[in-house]
Amino acid sequence: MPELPEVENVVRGLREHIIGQTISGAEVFWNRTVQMPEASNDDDNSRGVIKEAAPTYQVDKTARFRNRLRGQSITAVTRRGKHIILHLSEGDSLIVHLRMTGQMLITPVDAPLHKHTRLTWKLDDNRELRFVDQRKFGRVWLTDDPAAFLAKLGPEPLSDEFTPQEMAKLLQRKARIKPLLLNQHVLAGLGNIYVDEALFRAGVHPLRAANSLDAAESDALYHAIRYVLRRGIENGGTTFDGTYLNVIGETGNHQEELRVYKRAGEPCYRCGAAIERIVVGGRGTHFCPQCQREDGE
DNA sequence: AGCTACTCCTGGTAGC
DNA sequence: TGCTACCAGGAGTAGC
Repeated sequence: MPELPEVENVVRGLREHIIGQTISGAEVFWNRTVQMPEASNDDDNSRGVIKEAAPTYQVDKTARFRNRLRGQSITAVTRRGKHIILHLSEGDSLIVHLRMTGQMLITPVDAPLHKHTRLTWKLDDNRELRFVDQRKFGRVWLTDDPAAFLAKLGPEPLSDEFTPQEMAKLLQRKARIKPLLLNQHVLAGLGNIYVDEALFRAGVHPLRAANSLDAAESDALYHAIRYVLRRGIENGGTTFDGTYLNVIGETGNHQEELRVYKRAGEPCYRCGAAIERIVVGGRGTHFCPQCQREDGE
């Protein structure tokens, strides 16, 4: 599941390979992948009525998407939370969210098309940028106002502006710590894997109320979040079942460094107790019952 | 405000 | 073997 470290690796790969390239064409194989901002009411959360009216409109939407992209060159690639932002020469931005299984792959134009290819962008040097997404949850938006689009996201956990004081402020709410950290409006970039890993490293139980953490725990969590994200980036991201790949199709290595995620029943590396798995906010949640006490002791 | 439930999806797996 | 049923999970939304 691509989270901040995986997305960061994709962004770095794109930066290395496609800056300066011109998009000479785009092909859409799964309409719902494409979300123009003005089409936000026909996304995957809309109810039946709008969905039924969509087909004609979808055709127009993808045509507009292709036409508007053609001839624009890629001037920069940046990241905000888990969003990839391709900055284009005519003032547009292509925003990509990989969600669960999305991949951005750079291939020669004549390479065989993967079964789950949803979108391709033809570049001007006989290569293609391909959006491959098994589960079809990934989304791509074309907008001339990326800042407005991304305005609701919380702070970047690895930025200089994000300080221990900022962390402490975020925790002044009574929500449980795990769902709070997964909320992109609170803090941008964490997903299920890195939240479990950060909570373990900080010794904080996932069911604790955020505002029950004392100053030392808040600090520990701040440093744990930054540590696991940085390590994840350095290790090239986390790959399970080949779902995360970088732009040239390589897997990450961070799965080898995970302490609790997907380790239910196995001994804690720190104390030997069996790692537990519970469901919190509908998400599989892994923790050490000995190192992460619900009572905070 | 914050919780649950539901939706979007597919591949893998459990159970029969 | 072949079928059905269920599960995971990022994010948005509805309803309480």
